[in-house]
Amino acid sequence: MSRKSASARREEILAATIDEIETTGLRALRVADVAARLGLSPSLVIYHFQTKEALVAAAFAHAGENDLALAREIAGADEPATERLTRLLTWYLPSGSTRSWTIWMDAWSSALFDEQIRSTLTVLDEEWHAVFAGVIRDGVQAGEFAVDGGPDAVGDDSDNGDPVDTNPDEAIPGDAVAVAATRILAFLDGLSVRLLVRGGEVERATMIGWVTDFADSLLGRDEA
Amino acid sequence: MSRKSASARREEILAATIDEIETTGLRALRVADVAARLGLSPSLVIYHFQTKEALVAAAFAHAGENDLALAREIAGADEPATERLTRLLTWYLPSGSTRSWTIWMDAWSSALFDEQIRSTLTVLDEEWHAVFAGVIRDGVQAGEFAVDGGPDAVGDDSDNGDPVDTNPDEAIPGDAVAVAATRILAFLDGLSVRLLVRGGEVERATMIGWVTDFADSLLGRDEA
DNA sequence: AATCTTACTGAACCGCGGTTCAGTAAGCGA
DNA sequence: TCGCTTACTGAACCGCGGTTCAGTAAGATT
Repeated sequence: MSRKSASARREEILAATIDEIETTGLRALRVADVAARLGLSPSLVIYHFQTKEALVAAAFAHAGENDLALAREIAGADEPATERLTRLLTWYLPSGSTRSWTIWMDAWSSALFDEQIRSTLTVLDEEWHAVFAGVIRDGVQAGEFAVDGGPDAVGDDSDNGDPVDTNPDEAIPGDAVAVAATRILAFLDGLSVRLLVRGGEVERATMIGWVTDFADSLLGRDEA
Repeated sequence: MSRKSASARREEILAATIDEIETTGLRALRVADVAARLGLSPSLVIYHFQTKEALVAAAFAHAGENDLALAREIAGADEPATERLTRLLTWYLPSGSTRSWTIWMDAWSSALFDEQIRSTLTVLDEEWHAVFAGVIRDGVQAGEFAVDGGPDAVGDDSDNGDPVDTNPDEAIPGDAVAVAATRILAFLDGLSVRLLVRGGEVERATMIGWVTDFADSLLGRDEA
């Protein structure tokens, strides 16, 4: 019966929702279960979020910000960029521990038919991109990485309306750092899906090696 | 009122189900809609497949086999391996045309909590892997590619129980060809997700360039 | 033509679960 | 102490949609 402030309760409910999606999947998500997890009535959940749909959308955003906060912590550490990058790569891939991952499979499929969620994911992705790009840029300035515009665009040198972009934080091809970050993130996502869907077919440790190689080749560090 | 053989009707229904999932998403899939799409009664759908769940599982398998059939066609063409590989890469990435893609977002998220679907996806993935590995192996034998065991595993040279595997069709690290195929597939999946979820943030053509570069570096072809 | 199999329908069933709403009480300010 | 705001509940509502089932007729088989 303990009354809490609206914001505190909302946060509780969001956390419970994320846990629920994480363990049973979005498909099986019921507001009643979320409420039961906190010993509350289903009506309260609807009271704070007006609809289940809104609850889910908020939960995705909340989960995303949680992960980002940890990522920024790693990215902002007082260490050489090489090490920070490695730690980011390692932490990004799904493991038993920290980062919730299965929720993003649901988020992706939801985003395809829900404009709200799509834009949420877009924002989150841009922030992720900024985190990676920041570390890479640090490494370039420290002389750890050598990023050349190299073999970026292969076949589409024709119709790029704005060849140069002034803002280095956005995922615009043309900025070599940004491109490297995007490619690394894509590879990470692809590997993560495999890890989740195909179980232990390929060892997580092996995958970490693969991304590291990939990053090395993109960032001009000699492999092997 | 036209009666059809059970197998023909089943196939029709599966195709309709795939279309429906593709356009409205698994979340919103209703058996009534599938039936309506063919001008049939919902009961008939349940008559052929006993449950909606089974229908969806069958639809995933069917969609997967469709895509694979086309992939095998490309892979088996009478062309140099380099060209076949490029065409595979290009065709794999989601585009307006052929290959259905959004359905796989739903398939992935479903697989996380459905053993049946998970094993279906596992089988499909193994077949995809075999297709890519086959083309790569052709290229190696023809001298187009130079695959060395190179920088495969970076940090886990310690605990590989079975260092050598005899079957070259499986995704076992240790076989350099198989490893290359797995890495390429992972990158393709990651790029595809971005293309679908983030819309036209990065051009499809640009991504094709990225995968090509990646494949080139894995297959020992000099870039740029 | 008679019969048997089987694809197919219509209508009803029914449980599930999100949402509503009238009412309760906990905290807080005066 | 009174009263006002507001977090919170319980029960009922209700529409949606998967599934059931008894019945129909199309096509094959003889």
